[in-house]
Amino acid sequence: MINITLKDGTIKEFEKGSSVLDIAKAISSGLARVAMAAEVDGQLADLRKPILQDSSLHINTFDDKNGKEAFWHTSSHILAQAVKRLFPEAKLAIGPAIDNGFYYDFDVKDPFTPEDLERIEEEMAKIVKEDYKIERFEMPRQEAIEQMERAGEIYKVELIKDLPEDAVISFYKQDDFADLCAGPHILSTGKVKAIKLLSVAGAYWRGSEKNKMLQRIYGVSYPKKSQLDEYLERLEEAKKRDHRKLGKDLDLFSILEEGPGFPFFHPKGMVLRNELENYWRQEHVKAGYQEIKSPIMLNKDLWVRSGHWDHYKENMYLSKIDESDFAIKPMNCPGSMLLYKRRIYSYRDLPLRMGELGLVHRHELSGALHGLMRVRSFTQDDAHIFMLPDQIKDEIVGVIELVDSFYDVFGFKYHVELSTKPEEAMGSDEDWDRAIGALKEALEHKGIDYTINEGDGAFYGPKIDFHLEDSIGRTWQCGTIQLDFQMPERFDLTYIGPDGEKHRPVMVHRVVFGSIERFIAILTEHYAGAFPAWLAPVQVKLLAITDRSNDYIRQIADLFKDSNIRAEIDLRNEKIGFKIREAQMEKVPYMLIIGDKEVETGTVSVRSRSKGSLGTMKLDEFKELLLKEIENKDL
RNA sequence: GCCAAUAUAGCUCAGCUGGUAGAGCAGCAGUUUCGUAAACUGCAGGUCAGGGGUUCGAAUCCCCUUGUUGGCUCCA
Repeated sequence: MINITLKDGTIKEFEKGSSVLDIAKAISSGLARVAMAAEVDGQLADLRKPILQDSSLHINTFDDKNGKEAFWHTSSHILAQAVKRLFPEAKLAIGPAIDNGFYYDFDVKDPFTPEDLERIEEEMAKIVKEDYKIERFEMPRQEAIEQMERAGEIYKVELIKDLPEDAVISFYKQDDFADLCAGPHILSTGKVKAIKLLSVAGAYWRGSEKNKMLQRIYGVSYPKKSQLDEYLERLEEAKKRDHRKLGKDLDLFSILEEGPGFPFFHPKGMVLRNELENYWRQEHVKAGYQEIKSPIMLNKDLWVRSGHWDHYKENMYLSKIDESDFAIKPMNCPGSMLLYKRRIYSYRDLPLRMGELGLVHRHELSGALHGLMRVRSFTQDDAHIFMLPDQIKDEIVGVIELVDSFYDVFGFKYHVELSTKPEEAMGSDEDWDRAIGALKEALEHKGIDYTINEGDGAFYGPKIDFHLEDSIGRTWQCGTIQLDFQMPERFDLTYIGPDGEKHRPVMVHRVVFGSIERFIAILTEHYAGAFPAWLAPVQVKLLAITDRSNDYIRQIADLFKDSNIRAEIDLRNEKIGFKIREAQMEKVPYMLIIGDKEVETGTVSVRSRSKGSLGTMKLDEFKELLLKEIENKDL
């Protein structure tokens, strides 16, 4: 007998060799029904796994990450089986679970059409209905290779050959379909009640553009139809919030054929932008930053010196002036370096914080462009901090606090990642270790949880990334802090220490918004276009009931203008319901409805975009209320 | 850049298997002066992304280019 410690801490005795499923059944048949995967002593395990010794056991359902993965992984096998039934010549590549569903890559002669997708979905429904039991079996390496070769599954052969010599080669089989797979899988195909195939796309084998492009089918599935419907509704909601749609509807920005990836900002989009930049400047002055502006175009020598010519040339726009090569800046740092070098600094001058709202241009692949999220020219709210080595921790802590205060204002939650040395990097391992150590120290000092992203750092140093979470749970990378021991070296930056000698300062690059353009896109989707009053392009709309109130309305508009309130007036010959509807669709925070009553009593009838009618107020009373809301940046 | 889909009026979209474009909203003109999410009537608006081809005839079929969308890759 063996002792099994369950999630709630109870210990139960089971026969040695009992499977996870046996144990689940013994606990309750309900649990066994919803069990999808398990963790045995913290290790992911299949329900079929026999347990041979005392262990701790967590049974995972669809509500757990592991359970979802097993469920979606099984769904991808159902997809593969369906494709094999309909397209026997299709070769199978890989088919994992992903964050929101699953995919499977196939090598087929002709790409799948939307009609094919429908047929495949129908075939999958059949496989579900037929409710095949899913069985696991193992095969010796050589035998597995031979069998896959016979079947013409060249990708599977490659996968097996890449597994370590001593790896257990397992397969999962349902009906006559077996697929190489480490598992875990759920018990039968019948549990996958609701399936939706979402899209087909080309995807390179093993993610490398040197390899053949395969056809990838994406899908989602749920144990219940209602859950699938809910998910599809969420997709619809995300679509409604899409900043590209709202940007058009709210007249914020556009991207024209004449400038792919180069956005135009409309007057209303500029209000948003300017508010963000004003706030940024205000907070950065408070935090002890100076502001600079470096040129957009600088000569080749500079980019060679900074290392960009070697490491970033593919992404740079190049040009010539007279006979010399120039480049449009893809980053602001080299310009900052030059400004640091304009004079000699004492150790007493450090840390020196130089901020720059810098417009950078980067050549992005045409297929990568996406609204304001992925563009070819954008403004980074950049800053470079030059400091003494023993100031690193305090400065990084300072930036972390600044970033935190910004995200709080917008109501974002966030998580933090630490990225380490990439393959193509400048500098020694020792420098990198030192830099990574400093970043870790700062994070730990602030008690911030973080995950490590191996090999994802910039070519000049490791970085801390801030991934913020929007109101519908998606995450976006915005702020980043990058430590850089390289640039000061390359530009021979120095300061004079207490000993009268020259020393090398340390530098960080950091952004809070990341890119103003991207941040505006994220804000638009986060607020679904209903910006808080301080950001709203129009803060209040004055709606006339009849033209007898026009003069009074114009007076109010002037008064608001003097108080820096962004007001619009609507004196058109339309019914009040019509004007309200329009203002509501423009997502203006406040509407003032003004007719004879208001004119007589010097009041306004206030309607809030979110709360509806707020009743009648004295004009000054409303003005104070709005000004306070703007001042406080209320959400 | 690669794979696929796609491009019709300012916006959202019709236009079946080829027979030289249509709606709603927005715009403009007039009527209506009206109290919390759409008043009424009329008018105007498009070289059907651009170029080439097939055809008696192309928005519709084919090819190329460009943009966009979903992915891959890359990234703020």
